[in-house]
Amino acid sequence: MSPRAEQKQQTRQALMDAARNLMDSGRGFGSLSLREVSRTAGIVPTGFYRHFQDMDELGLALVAEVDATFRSTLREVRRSQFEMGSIIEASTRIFLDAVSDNRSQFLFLAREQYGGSQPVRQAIGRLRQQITDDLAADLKLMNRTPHLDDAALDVVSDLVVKTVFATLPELIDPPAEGLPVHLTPEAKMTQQLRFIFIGAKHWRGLGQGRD
Amino acid sequence: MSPRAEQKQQTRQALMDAARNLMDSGRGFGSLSLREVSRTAGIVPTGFYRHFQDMDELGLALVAEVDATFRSTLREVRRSQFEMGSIIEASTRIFLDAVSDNRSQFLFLAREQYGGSQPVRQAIGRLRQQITDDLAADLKLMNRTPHLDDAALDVVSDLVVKTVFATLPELIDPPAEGLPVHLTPEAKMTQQLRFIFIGAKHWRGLGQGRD
DNA sequence: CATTTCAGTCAACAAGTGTTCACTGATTGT
DNA sequence: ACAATCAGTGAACACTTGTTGACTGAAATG
Repeated sequence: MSPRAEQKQQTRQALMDAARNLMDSGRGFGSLSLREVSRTAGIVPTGFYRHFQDMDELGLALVAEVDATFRSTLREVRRSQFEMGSIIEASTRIFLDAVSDNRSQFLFLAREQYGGSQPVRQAIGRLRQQITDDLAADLKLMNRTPHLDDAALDVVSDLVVKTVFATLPELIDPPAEGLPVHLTPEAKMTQQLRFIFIGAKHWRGLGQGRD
Repeated sequence: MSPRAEQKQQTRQALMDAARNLMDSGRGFGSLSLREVSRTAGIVPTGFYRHFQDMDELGLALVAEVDATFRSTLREVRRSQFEMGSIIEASTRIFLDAVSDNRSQFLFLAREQYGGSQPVRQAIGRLRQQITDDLAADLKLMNRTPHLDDAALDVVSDLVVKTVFATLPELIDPPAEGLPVHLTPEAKMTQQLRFIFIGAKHWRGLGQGRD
């Protein structure tokens, strides 16, 4: 790539980093100002327009960014399934490592999944739906719960993805060291996913008894 | 109550309504301005200070408000458990009705649970923790899963509350009528909670087989 | 080498922001 | 009846905001 274009992408990345970092202190993306982000990135406000038309477009770029790292992580998770041991435990550890390694990206995802502007929220919604569909396809292929029809597997996948997304904030905020081992984020998330999959395995259709 | 104090509370309520209504178009609470909220409530900016010291204090009042309606709903849910039929299904219907009847309150809760300012987020965190603890206490009393120790029940409760909170956005956004019955928010949420409780019922401790 | 391209700068604007202070006037308690 | 309280007003402040247009100067192109 030409030195010019390289420098430009570097500044673009600085803008994205600036926005994510400004959210570290609890602010929502929607409350960041264009000038503030530009200032933090080290350029003048007008320079912002060389990269994004407005803040919404920056937001969409941030969604695309976390989308890429998320999918890359899921590929790694899928690769690990051919090895031995507990699939859930291994998947959880890989995922948690990815969250630690890209903290601010997942912080943006967690914060804006229901709080962001309409375009951002819709983009995150699509990202989440694709992940859900992928998981459902995987579950159908694995065929470990043959008594569940496709519709039921869709609902299970939705629940799993919902759980993972809703757990993100706990994984990102200061881990609060020194609490009982059985409440480590990793252990808790693993056990919760187990509850779901055990429930799927033992599901026998409606009317299998009282709740 | 004296007519004066009554009028004051009416204005205070107008401010809270204004803030919630302004969030209807997708905005986060943190992006609302004091002047904007006052204008929508029909008073002059300086009048705001007669009710709240700043926007954060308004946010905390909104948390307290939704806290009250949430708890009132849970009392109704708990009352319904002594009747016949599926507990989960009945509870879900009561909860969904409460969400419809107080749409903007739960919209605030859903949006700000991870997006709000630090004081607001912490207040919502406490609200959620209390609900989780109450549920755990109920589960221990019911004693329907005697093979689960207290710690495990805490984890189940956390998962249930996490699922309910994470489902809120789907319940609030336009229900998108005319989609297959098995994907109605009520049916989906009911089935997902069932998966969790079936998982809890069949949990036999670690090492009960592959995931 | 001459010319074009374009990432980033600088100055200026109209508009909106939070907060201050002194005020008004109906509702209060005496 | 009188004085005090206090919810809401109005003007003014210093400041930040998004967006404009004309600019500079190094890199890219020919």
